[in-house]
Amino acid sequence: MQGVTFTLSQLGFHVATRFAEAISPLGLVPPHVGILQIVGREPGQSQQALSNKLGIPPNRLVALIDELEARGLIRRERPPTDRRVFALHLTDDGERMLRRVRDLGIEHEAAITAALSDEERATLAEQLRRIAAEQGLAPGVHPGLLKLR
Amino acid sequence: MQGVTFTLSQLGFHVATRFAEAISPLGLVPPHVGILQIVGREPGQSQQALSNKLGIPPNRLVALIDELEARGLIRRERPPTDRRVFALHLTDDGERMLRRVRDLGIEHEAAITAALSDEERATLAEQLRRIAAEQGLAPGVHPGLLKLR
DNA sequence: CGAGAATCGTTCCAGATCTGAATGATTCAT
DNA sequence: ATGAATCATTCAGATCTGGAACGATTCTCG
Repeated sequence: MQGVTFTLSQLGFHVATRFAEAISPLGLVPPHVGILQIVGREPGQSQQALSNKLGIPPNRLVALIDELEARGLIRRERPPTDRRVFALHLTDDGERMLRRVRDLGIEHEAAITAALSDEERATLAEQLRRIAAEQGLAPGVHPGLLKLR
Repeated sequence: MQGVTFTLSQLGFHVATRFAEAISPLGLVPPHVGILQIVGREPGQSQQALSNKLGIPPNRLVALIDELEARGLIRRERPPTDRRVFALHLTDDGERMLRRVRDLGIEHEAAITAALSDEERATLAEQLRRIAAEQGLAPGVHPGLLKLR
């Protein structure tokens, strides 16, 4: 009756919603996680750089980073070389939080794909990645991050 | 690097966005399409029934149906048996519009799954449907319909 | 038959959210 | 050295959202 696309979009939303629920007890929303991930992978970035990579407008990043900073998960640092920007770093608490989030992600992954065998899971992952690549989606960038809460 | 879930959510959003773009020249947004589909499949439904099936709150349906009615695609009819409700029907223009939307959907489907062979497409569809069923998602109901514009 | 509860579509309003332009501090170009 | 550009931030207008409330109608059940 209906093809791949509808189910894809339906499942995508479901998955994102469930993940948002999973991290909610940590007091985080999906954009927070995106920030933690990217800063964790590549510390010292400016908010501008984050804005590009996450597709979140700079003025919204301000509030999100304010929150993470207030909770002691992230640190703003003025580099002496360019005092306009903030270099962002994870605090030790931030690193710990990122690990917890990743663990949740692994559980989440298992819960979502519970209906599949290991083999199926692998081919599914491969096919989805192939589609994503062909559609010009960069890995790690989630354009819809903002719409989820 | 990252598993199924992230790509799933990323692709789901992408697919939904592209579809929204595809129907935009028709002057429709995704919730409009949901309404046309359901009324087309089962005419005479009340707005309340639609609300349940689409997960759109009744007060928002009002505006959406107003728009479709103003464009002559849908018709509100007071059944003599219960004059509280509106029975919804597609007009002839509405039927035509629904056909156009379905054609667009087929094109869209092909564009999204261009990276896959016919076989792959079939197994992908089957696996996604299996996951959706296991996750308790009803076919044809898109809970995130509202977040897209 | 009749009074109160329930249903349906609709309106209204307060709060959240988004967008785009503007600001102040700093750095770059030339 | 002056004007343009960059970065983080703020601000204000517009939009969106969700919940409560409303009027009309129908149902329940004594």
